[in-house]
Amino acid sequence: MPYDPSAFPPFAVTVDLVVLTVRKDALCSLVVRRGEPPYQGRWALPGGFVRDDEGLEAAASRELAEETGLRSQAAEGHRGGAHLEQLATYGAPQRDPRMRVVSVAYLVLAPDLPSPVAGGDARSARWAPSDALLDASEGLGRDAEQQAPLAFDHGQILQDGVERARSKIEYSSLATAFCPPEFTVGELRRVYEAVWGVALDPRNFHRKVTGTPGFLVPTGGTTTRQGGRPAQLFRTGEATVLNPPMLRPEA
Amino acid sequence: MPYDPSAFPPFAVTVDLVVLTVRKDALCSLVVRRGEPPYQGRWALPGGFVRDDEGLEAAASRELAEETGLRSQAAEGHRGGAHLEQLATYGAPQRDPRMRVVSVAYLVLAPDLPSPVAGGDARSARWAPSDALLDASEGLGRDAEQQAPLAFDHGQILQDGVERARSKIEYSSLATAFCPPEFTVGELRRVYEAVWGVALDPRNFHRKVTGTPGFLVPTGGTTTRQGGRPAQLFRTGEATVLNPPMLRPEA
DNA sequence: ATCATAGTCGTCTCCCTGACGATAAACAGG
DNA sequence: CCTGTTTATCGTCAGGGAGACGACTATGAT
Repeated sequence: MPYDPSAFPPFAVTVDLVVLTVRKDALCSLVVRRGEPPYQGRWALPGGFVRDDEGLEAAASRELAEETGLRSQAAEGHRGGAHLEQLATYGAPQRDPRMRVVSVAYLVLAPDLPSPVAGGDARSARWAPSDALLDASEGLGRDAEQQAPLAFDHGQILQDGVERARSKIEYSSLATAFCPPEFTVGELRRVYEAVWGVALDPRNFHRKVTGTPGFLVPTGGTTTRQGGRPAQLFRTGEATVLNPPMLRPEA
Repeated sequence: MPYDPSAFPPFAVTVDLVVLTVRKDALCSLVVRRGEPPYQGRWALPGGFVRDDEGLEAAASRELAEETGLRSQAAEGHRGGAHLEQLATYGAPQRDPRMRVVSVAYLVLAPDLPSPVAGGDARSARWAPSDALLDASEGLGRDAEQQAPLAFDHGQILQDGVERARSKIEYSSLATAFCPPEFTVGELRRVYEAVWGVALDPRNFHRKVTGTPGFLVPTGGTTTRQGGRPAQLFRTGEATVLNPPMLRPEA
């Protein structure tokens, strides 16, 4: 089949962002309120069109900066920045009623931001607990406080992103992307507990993470305050894959 | 930012397929020879444009059938068909010199086909050992027999696909997608050995796979011939995730 | 019959894990 | 100052999975 420039249909290509953080011991996602139809007034994932001369990851990184002021650092070494990785691509023919849109979703793991949503444009954006958003998109538990489901297929995208995060912190050191540059073992444990939605034994967790080579590096700065006895401070080590992995408790 | 239909640049969207199988104890990929520029005469991954009214996975499935005659079965239950899943999306601005193309890559795991490449169109297609293709695309080991690297960024896509397959057979029952409907433990072990490129202890492997609940189901049909003593035949069980996982030996 | 080839069952040891007791170091109140 | 509360950290112990490897079994080839 010879090449014919008119033989392929034109698509719009967008990036959508699943931006996750841990706030108040709960896994939260960044959502923005849509200002125009379709789905006007509904919450949606942040995102936008990929520009003509722009790579996909560059577009995701740009959108992230526009919405949150966060610098992203793809893959290796998220020193000072959020972790960004490609999640999946969604292109059902009718997913956007206006036209044929293929959306490349990216997953961002960010530490809890001091300012609610800094640097974003004036449009309303907020952190929402991921499980509430997912319940809404699943059509579960309809009650007074119930949130409306996310626009488009963003409920599915969010679900895939959360699932990716849940499984990825098992065998990679990515959980530290949710933590500030220096953190305690207890803070890291609360990240795992929030993302997995389970309780972990503090003693076994401590033994596990401090015993995994390359995962945590003590900063020497040995104390901080979180409640009780002072805890050692750590940075993320060089290891990106955890061997042995952290095991999520069975169902 | 209000919606403006002229505000987004048009993209071509394609699917590319990483079709893997195990032949003669080696992991092989399906490649086709390009008939026209760019990269005329070079090997490339099979693929094509996504149609106007067609979902991404449907396009991948259609291309697979066109190239190989294989039926695909996404995700759950690959009874009689090959396993198909989305791999990643590639959209660097200059990856195709003709125009801006975003390609959604899919990974296919297929059993060894009796006919070399059945059902495909007349265009030359063949199975090539994955490591040779990857070496070529890495620019390694240039010698007389050296293969030319794959067209476009297909070397990278293939590498990502192989890596996905390698890690996925660790914690899922997908290795059986490389096997015929009924297979022996030894055949399954040779699949693992080919995909990982390592030797596994037959006794420990046997204990492991037969001891993992839901992985293998004896068909009763108890024997077959592969060389020595007759072996039990198995089908794939209901389990899709392996608990505990198969562990790939350390580096 | 003998050998080579594969398959299958057992054993032994090491290490990881989960369960859980105990101690340490801070703070809040009385 | 003493006591209770909270969080961090260290230790112990039993059970299970995994690697190393011996032993036996059932075929076909010579």
